Amino acid sequence: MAKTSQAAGLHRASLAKLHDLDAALELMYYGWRGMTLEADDYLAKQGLSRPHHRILYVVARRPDIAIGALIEILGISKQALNRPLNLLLERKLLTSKRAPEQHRSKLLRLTAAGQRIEQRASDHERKVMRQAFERAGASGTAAWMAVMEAIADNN
Amino acid sequence: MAKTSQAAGLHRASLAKLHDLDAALELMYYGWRGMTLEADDYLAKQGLSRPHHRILYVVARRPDIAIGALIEILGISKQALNRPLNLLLERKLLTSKRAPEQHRSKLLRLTAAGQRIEQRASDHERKVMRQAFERAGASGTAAWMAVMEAIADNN
DNA sequence: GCCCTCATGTCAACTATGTTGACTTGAGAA
DNA sequence: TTCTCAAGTCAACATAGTTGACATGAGGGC
Repeated sequence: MAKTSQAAGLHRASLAKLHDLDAALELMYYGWRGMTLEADDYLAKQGLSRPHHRILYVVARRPDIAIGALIEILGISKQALNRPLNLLLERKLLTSKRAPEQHRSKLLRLTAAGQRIEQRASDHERKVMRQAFERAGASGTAAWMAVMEAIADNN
Repeated sequence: MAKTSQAAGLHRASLAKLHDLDAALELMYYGWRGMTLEADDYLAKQGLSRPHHRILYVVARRPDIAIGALIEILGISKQALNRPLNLLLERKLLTSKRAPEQHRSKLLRLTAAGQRIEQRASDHERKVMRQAFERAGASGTAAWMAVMEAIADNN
């Protein structure tokens, strides 16, 4: 969990471009870095990290989600989910309860504390995006979204 | 190393949007995924992965780079660099030789085989970007770049 | 020649995030 | 009662990173 925000590799390296699209590859890399850097710092201060945030993010947007559905969305195994999920339950950032009729599955929900942390972490990321979109204007933002959708839906 | 390209979590999850910028956060996540998916599959078939590709990518663009400079650019410790770098040397995808006058540092260079693998892996990524840019046109591409630069340079 | 610095290399111990496989538990349904 | 299914748990492993400590080998200063 990066303490060393000033450490090497955090400035964008200036590499010769072998292909005209190399700049785009590097922008994807450094863009992800730029968006997540402050959020990860905040999470580290809470003793949490990106996998915890991903869980909180999804549960915030799918209250009463079952564990199996969460595994599906996150794309990890239940064993990999186990540790971070239990930590969030122990910390009382999440609650789990049996469904009223469907007792086979457990339903997850954020507590007030969990909502606060999820919101603050995501706010760091949204702040970065908001500033970039403000500079780009509405049409630039729409263009960015269109390009990103094409990239995301490639597979 | 993801074999299961059809596995869970690889389709974009449809989550309720709590904030208007949530779509942007998810596009960054799935965008990175979409760009790297095929390249990572290709690399896995070669017995390599993302860190190896990052080394090959940088050395391709900075022939005769010293180890210390590589560490700087990658932003990892020399101990972390050690394993993937030695694998690439053993596989003869990289060569290292002493500098003619500055014997203290070793200079890294890609072999022909290393160049081929670097190029093919990066080609998978560039292909995704090219297709997205073709749909967006020149002005959409420029707008995307401007937004990504603002995000990347946030820190 | 002797020592200091500096780049590199290596060993150990640790953390975090993921994997597969095997097994248990507990609730509902046939 | 038995079968199924969601969830939980344990072990072993792989990968990618961290710090700390120490070794090696080349140049430079004196």
